[in-house]
Amino acid sequence: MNTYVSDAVIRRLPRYRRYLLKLKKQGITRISSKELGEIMDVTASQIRQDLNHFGGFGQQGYGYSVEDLIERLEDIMGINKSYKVGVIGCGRLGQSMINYLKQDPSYKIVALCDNRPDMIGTEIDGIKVDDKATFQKKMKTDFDILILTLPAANIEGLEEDLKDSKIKGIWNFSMTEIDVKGIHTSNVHLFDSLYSLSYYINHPE
Amino acid sequence: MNTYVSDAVIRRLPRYRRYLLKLKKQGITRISSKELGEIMDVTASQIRQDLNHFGGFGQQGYGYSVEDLIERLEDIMGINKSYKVGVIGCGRLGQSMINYLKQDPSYKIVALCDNRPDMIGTEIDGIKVDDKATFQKKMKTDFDILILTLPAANIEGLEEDLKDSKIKGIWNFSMTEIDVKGIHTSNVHLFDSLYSLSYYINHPE
DNA sequence: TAGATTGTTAATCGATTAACAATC
DNA sequence: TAGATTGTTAATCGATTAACAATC
Repeated sequence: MNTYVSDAVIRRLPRYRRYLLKLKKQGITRISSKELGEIMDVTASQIRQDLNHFGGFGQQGYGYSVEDLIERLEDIMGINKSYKVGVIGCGRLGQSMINYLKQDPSYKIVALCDNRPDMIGTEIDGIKVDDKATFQKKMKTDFDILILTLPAANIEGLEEDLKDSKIKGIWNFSMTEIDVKGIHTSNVHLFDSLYSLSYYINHPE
Repeated sequence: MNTYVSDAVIRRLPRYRRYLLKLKKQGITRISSKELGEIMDVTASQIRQDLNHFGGFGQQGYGYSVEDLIERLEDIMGINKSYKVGVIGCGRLGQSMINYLKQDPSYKIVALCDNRPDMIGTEIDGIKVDDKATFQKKMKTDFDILILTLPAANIEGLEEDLKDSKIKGIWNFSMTEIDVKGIHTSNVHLFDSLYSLSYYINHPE
C-alpha cells in the first residue's frame, strides 16, 4: 500500500510471524488484533496500524486468519523466496549459522570461505570450504546474501570485492559496521544486547 | 541524573562505546559531539541529549575526553563490574559465545550445562560441562547471568528453577521469549535481523 | 579575551494509541 | 439482524532535532 514503511514497523514483522506460527502450531486458525495484542503485550491498535501499511488482511467482525496472515507477512518480508547465500568465516559462530540455516529452505548456502589452512578444502554439510581467491570469484555472481562470521580484523579488502558483485544483502556478525552503497547490511553486534542487559541488571525497576 | 532513561537511549550506549574505543585506538584523545555525530551518522544533538541523561561529561569549548567518556559509559552500563555467568547449551553457538566472552574479563563463565551424554563431563576452556541436576544446584547461588544457547524445545521447566535462584539477567538465544518476574531478559532472535534484511533487499530505495 | 562547544530548553517531528464509522 | 472487529482518521505521547545561553 504505502511506499515507505518505517524501520520500527519492519522490525516488528518477524515477531508477529513468530507468534502466529506458534498459534498455528496450537491449531488456532483465527485471531483478533485484541487477542494477539494481549499475547504479545502490544496494543491491538499497533497491530492493525502495522498491518495496514501493507493492505487490509483482516475481516471486520472476524479478525485475521492465522495461516493467511503468516503467508502475507512472509510475502512482505520476502522470506519465502529463494536466496543463495555465501558465508565467510567457518568458525563456531559460522558453523552454528550454517546449521540453523539448513532448517530454512529459503536460504540456501552455496559457498563457504575461511582463511585457516586446516579448514580450506574440508566440507561442512556437503559444501566445500574455499580459500579466499576461489570464493572471491564466486562472489561476483553466485549468491545474493553474504554472511560474515569472521573477526573484524579479517574483513580488509572486502568492500572492494563487494562493489562488482551481485550481492544484495550482508548479514554481518563481524563486530564492525559495513556500509557499501547499494548493498543492504544488517550489522549485528551481539554483545550490545549483553551490555544493555547489564545496564538493566544494575538499574532494577 | 534522571531516574528513568528510555530504552532507545540505553541501546545506543554500546554503540557510542564502540566508536569511542575505535577512536582511542587511533590515538584520538578528545572529540566534540559534532565530530562524533558525523562519524556515527547521528546528530550532535542526540549525542549530547543522550549523555546528559547521566550527567555532564563534556567541557564547553573543548568537547569530550575520549578515554573519560568510555569509562563513564562503562560505568553507566555496569560492564566493567564482575559478573559470574552460567551457560546452558554447549553446541556451536554456546561454544562461540564462551569463546567471545573469554576476551572480556567482566563476564566470567563459572558453569556450563548440556544434555548430550557425550558432552557431559568434558571440559570447555577448563570448565566442566555439568548435567542438568548438577547445574540446577549451582544455579541457585553460583551466578548472576544465565546464557541460554540451547534449542527452545529444551527449556521446559527452566522458569521454575529460575524462581529460587540469584540470577539477575538472562541472555536468551533460545528463540523463545522468556519472561520471569524480577529477572531481566534479553531475548535475542538472531533470525529476525535476517528477515528484516530480506525485506530491505526486496524493497530497494 | 574570543571562539568553540557544551548543557539544556523549546520546537518539531514521528510513532503510538484512542476512537469510531464501515462492514463482515 | 446484532455483535464483533476491522481499517482508518484524529489525538496523544515521546523522541529527536534545533536553538541558544552558559561557560570553558
